[in-house]
Amino acid sequence: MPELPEVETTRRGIAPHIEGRSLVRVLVRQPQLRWPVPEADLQQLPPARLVSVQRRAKYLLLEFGKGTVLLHLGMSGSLRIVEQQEAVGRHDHLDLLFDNDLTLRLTDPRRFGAVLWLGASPREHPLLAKLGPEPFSDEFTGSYLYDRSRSRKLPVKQFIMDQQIVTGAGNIYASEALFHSGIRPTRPAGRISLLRYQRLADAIKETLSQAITQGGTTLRDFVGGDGKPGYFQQQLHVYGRTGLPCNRCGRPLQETRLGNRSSVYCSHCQR
DNA sequence: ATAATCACCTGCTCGC
DNA sequence: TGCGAGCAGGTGATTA
Repeated sequence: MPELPEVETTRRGIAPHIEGRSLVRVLVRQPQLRWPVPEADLQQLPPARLVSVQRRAKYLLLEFGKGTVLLHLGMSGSLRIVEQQEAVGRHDHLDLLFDNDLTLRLTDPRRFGAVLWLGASPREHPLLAKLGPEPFSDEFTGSYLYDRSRSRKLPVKQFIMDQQIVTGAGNIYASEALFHSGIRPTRPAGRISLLRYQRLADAIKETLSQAITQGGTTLRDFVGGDGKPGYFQQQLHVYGRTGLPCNRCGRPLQETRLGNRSSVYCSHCQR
C-alpha cells in the first residue's frame, strides 16, 4: 500500500490524536513481522510521553523521550487510531494504548512491515543511515540525479525507486513521474541528459506532493490514519492502465517488467 | 560497486 | 464451485 504519500497521509492522520499523550500500554499480538518485534524493549517504554511522530522516507518514527520506535508499513500495512472497544481483526499485530483512551493500531496482512526499537541517536540506525535525500529537500535536484546516475546502466525506473538515490517513490509514483517527464522507464539511468533529469526531479516532487494533497492513492483497502480513503487514484495516468489509451496521445499503454515490478508507459510519449 | 534474483506472507482475481 | 497460477503499494539478503 504505502509509498511516501500514503505514509505522510498516515502520519498526518494519527499525529494529532497521540502527540503529547502518554503511552500507557503496549500489546503485541503477532511478533513475527519482517523482523521479530522487540517486545521486551517496547514493554519497558510505558509510561512515556510521545514527543512527536516524524517521517523519514517511508518510515514513521515515534519519538519518545526514552528513545524512538520505528514503523514501516511494507506492502500491505496500515495504521489507524481506534477506540478501546474496537474489535480486533486477524491482522491487527500491534496496539499502542495512550492515556486519552485512544489506541494506535498496526494492521498488516502480509507482514512485510516492521516495528523496531531505536535507542538513542536513531538516525544512525543502519536502516536510516544510508537513505538518499527527501524528495522535497533542496538537495534533491535534476543535477543531483544526473551526477548520481553517471555510469549507471540499470533502468531509470529502478534507479529512482532506489531509496538510497531518493526516498519516497515506489512503483506507482515512479511510473507516474516518468510519464509526466516523458522518459521511458526502461532507459538506462546513465543515458539521460541533465535537462531531462531536471524535468524528472520536478515531476517526482510534483507527483508526490499532489498525492499527499489528495490523501494518497487508495488501492484495495488503504485508508489514512483518520480513516478516509485517498483520492489520487483518479489522477493516475499509467499505473494500472495497461492497454488503455494514453491520456495524452490516445495510443494504448504498454507494460513491461523491471526488477519484477510491472511498469506501464506510453511508447509514443515516453522515450 | 553494480545488477539481478530471491525471499518474506496473505489475499485476491483469473482461467480452466 | 473448486483449484492452481500469478499478481499486489517494499526492500534486505544473497549471488554473480
